[in-house]
Amino acid sequence: MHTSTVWFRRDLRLIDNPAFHAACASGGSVQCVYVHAPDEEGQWRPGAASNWWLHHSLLSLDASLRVLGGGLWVLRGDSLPTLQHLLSVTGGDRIFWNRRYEPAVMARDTRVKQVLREQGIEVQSFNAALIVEPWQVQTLQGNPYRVFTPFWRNASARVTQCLPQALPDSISLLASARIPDVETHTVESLGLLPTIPWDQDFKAHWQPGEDGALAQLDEFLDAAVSRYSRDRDRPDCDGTSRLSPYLAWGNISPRQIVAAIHARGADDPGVVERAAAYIRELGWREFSHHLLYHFPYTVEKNLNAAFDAFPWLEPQAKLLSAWQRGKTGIPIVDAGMRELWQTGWMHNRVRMIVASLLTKNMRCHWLQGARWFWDTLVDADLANNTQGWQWTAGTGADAAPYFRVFNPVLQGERFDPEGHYVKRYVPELARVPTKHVHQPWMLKPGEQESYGIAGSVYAKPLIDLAQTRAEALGAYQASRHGPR
DNA sequence: TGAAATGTTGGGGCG
DNA sequence: ACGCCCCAACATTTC
Repeated sequence: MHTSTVWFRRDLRLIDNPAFHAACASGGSVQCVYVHAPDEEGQWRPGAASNWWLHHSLLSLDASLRVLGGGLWVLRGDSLPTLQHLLSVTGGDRIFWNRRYEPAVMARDTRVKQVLREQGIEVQSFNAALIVEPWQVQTLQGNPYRVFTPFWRNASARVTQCLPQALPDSISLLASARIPDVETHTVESLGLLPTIPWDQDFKAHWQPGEDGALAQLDEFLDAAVSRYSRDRDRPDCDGTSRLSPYLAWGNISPRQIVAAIHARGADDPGVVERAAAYIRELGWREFSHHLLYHFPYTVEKNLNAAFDAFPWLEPQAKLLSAWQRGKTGIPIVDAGMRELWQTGWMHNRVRMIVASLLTKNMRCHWLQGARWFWDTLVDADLANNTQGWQWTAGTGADAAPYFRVFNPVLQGERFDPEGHYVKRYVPELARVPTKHVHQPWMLKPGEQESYGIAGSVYAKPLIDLAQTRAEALGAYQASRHGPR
């Protein structure tokens, strides 16, 4: 009687989970394990918000496994020796997992795979996270893509082939048990939750785990998907999928999402067409993983080396912390940063606006922003985060040119025209009339007084948009032409 | 998946 | 009727 081990990582679901499916299909009993080894992810170990999501996802996975007669084996320690010990104790001779694409994790997985195979253990890895794995598409010259449009022209052909696996027919799970000579762990004992209760709003906004993912997908398909192309840029509307953290943790797969859209299309053919703009966003996620795999150095270095000479400024601690905590005095920027701090998530349009402010007006290195997002986002994903920041900073693939500086006032007026989003997260502005809600500093002093913002940072922002924009463009010019 | 500066055009008021 | 100016509305260029 075989025992097959499934090593769960960022694939915390049971449906359309190829490693779990293969283990169930291989006969014998299935042992589901999570090994907590954050050090192995180096600089990019999960941050505080991610750990919150991870905690609840693990609980949810454990509960689902218990319903099926098993449970999640929770271990802690270096992955290789921990897995070796587990397999030796339980007599397991095959192990399955789903692939990850972060450079540090790939290096670890390669080594784990090699050593276990040398010991005679059957090891198989699978694709659970992507529609197109990074090596499955290339340019006609045989190179990786650096531009989104040709990448997606090629890769999107596979969208129609998305066939997620259902829950396996036959599941025979090993209940989790104490392992000799190993410290006992539960999800709780991993210490993933905050010690001070800053996660109140997180609980109100999110239900981490597979059940939550499926519920969120249903909600998206019932409502926002049909108006996605119109509302996705509107942070004042509930116009996005809000599936990003579920994707980041593998509570759901992109294949499942695409298949669900096509399934709805059987009843309502318009849905597929209206969802095209959303599927394109999934394409950006695929593109990010393609870039991360082929250019792993981009997690800390510019993809475009021409920017290596760019004169980023060392941020003043006060200004950086004002940006982080939403106290710059620029309404839509502060609203976004507070949304992030309070809920672990930020609307994508607003992410671009706050990132433009940091990298262009404040002229901070994009890594400063990437690290903050990494710690505070529940959907922190190394591929998306790296790509997103390099794109906005102008240092990345197919990037916004450096001189494309977002004006937060115009962006606010265009995408939050009534100021509802700004007022939700910046209550100081509650009484400011719509006309001035995105530039309250333009109100006359008497008006600032009567609307309750006199003497506040909203009467005099920490950043002069016009001046810093001009300075940033000057620095860009100077670095392009080199020192004289 | 910009914004601002600069250039062009065309309608309307006016002498 | 005509030229002139103003300026909104676009279009193009530049950063």
